[in-house]
Amino acid sequence: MESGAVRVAFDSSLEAEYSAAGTTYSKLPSSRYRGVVPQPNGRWGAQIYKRQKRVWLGTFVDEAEAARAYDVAAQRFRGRDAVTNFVPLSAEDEEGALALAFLAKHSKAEIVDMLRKHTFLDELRHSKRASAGAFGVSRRRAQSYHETARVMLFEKAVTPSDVGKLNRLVIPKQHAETHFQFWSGTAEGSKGVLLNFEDAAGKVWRFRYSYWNSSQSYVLTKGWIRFVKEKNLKPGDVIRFWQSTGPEKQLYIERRDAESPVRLFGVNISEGQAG
DNA sequence: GTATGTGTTGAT
DNA sequence: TCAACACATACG
Repeated sequence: MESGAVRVAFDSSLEAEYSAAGTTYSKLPSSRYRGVVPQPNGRWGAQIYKRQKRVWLGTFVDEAEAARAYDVAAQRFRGRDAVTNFVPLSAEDEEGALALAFLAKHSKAEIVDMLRKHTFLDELRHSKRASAGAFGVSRRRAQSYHETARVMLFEKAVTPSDVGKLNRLVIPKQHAETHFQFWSGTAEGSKGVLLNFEDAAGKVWRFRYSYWNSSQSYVLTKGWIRFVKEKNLKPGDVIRFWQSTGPEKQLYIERRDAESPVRLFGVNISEGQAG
């Protein structure tokens, strides 16, 4: 897709065109997202209609961020049958249930206000901390996954030996040295390092990441077989590795399903918006 | 001055 | 209900 650099250049050319003549307008790029409209300065507005009236949800630098704002409003305004840009919240999972509860206990006006001020995620986080305490849920768990911005690092179709009895997954060298570089130093020449990976359900898996001199390979060992069994991984299945974009650098692992969903409160992922 | 958000209209 | 377009006005 487009790189950030390309997008910025594109936007600034538009901006120049707009500001130069003051009243000379040119065609603005449409958004591929519902509820998102372009702004003359290259940013994106979000809006939703209710009772023949437009409700303005604010302006955003990121097109996808505007789309997520729309999704939040849509789900608050229209409930279960809201049409959304990304995967809608579900009461089936804990994260979704908490978010839905959060939506329900605030008025439409309050939600809109949060969106316009860009404080929605923060407020949701605070609310989650509170309910995590009340329900005895671990805070670590409550804050992970859904509202965390992530980028995909790489994926691999597992081989028969990856899912056999060897209790190891080979990380293609190129990917290991590109994405696990930070830990490679530790992995190489020593006993490796224990890394935590979180799966889509929020469960944390701990694997040893190390370098095998004998085969010149980077591998995940210790603990890997449990993941294979629980996920019922078969040869050819594709697993994906992700990492949060924040300072924590949390790692994620998940099997690629039929359609890997884009998370509502995560940054867009499957459409290549990384960095 | 620029950024934001409204007035308005035609399409779906 | 929706987005495109033009533009008024809020804002720093």
